[in-house]
Amino acid sequence: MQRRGSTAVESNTWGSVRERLRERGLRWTPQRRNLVEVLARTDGHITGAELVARCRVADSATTPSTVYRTLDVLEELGVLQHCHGVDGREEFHVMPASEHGHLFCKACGGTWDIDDAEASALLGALRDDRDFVADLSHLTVVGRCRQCAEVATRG
Amino acid sequence: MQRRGSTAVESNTWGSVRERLRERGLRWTPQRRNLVEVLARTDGHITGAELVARCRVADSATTPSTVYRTLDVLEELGVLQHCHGVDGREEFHVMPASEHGHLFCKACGGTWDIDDAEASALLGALRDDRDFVADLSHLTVVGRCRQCAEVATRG
DNA sequence: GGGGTTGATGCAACGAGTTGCATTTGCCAC
DNA sequence: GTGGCAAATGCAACTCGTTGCATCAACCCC
Repeated sequence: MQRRGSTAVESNTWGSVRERLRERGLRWTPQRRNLVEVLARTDGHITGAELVARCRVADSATTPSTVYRTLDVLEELGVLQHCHGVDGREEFHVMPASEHGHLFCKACGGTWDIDDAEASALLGALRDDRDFVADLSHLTVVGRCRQCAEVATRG
Repeated sequence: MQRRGSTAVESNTWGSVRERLRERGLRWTPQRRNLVEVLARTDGHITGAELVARCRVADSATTPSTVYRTLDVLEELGVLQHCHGVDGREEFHVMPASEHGHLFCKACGGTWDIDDAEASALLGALRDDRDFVADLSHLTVVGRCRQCAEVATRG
């Protein structure tokens, strides 16, 4: 994993969510506030179900549909991004410092970030050869990390 | 999309499924036979739900749990591979001629295959720099294809 | 501060996929 | 052909996430 979480920047961004919603004619509700507070305390990756659970701690009446709909809105605002983990479950990246993809080890379950520089080899090739503009934030590369590759001869 | 479906090879492979199950002490049941027949008629990618639906055509008593469990077994046998599409839904690749990844255009929904040669830039870099052995069959690159990139200035 | 517009909520039902468990049945040995 | 063991099935219940719709309430205007 790489470094994450510059609290000063994050608190500014979360504080501005309300205004950014209003600019678009959207509303600031207790439920949204609750979710944003949970997100502000969250570092890195988290699943939708886990977010629902954490919202319920502060407000036991939290319903999944509201949380997921709000997450959609927040993604449009750019304060988070979703992708699908290896098991197909939704995963949210809170306030990505920069666009990045992921490495997932199917043996140990570990994850690592891939940044633009590392991915540029593939992404550049696709752009040049295919005119395909890839979205790094949706990229998850599944495989085996060094340690797990050493342990297992195969399978 | 690239060329697919060499019927001679496929019929041999499907024909051998029964024996390959028996070799492992697994059983050949009417339900499995039904699923294998559906798969033998299937070209390329298909979702789990669609497979359940097609199995029900021949056998209306088909239950999802049996289909999904059999798909797991067939994946272990190597006659198919699953991955997760952009929406997180399961997708199965029937009898991949070779290991390949995918390109998905989030604008038009089109998909294209990426073969080993194309992916080698990224996969090779990950192997060299990180000792991470990537699994091409699980690689889906999301982005925008040439036509959709041209149409949209942004967003 | 009060009213109206319309965006947001909560509910209920749904779809995809998974899992535990009792029952069935394929397959091997005799 | 028969019996027994273990694999496979089907059911029911569950999780995660989505959607349609009636109701509620944030926000803007006066």
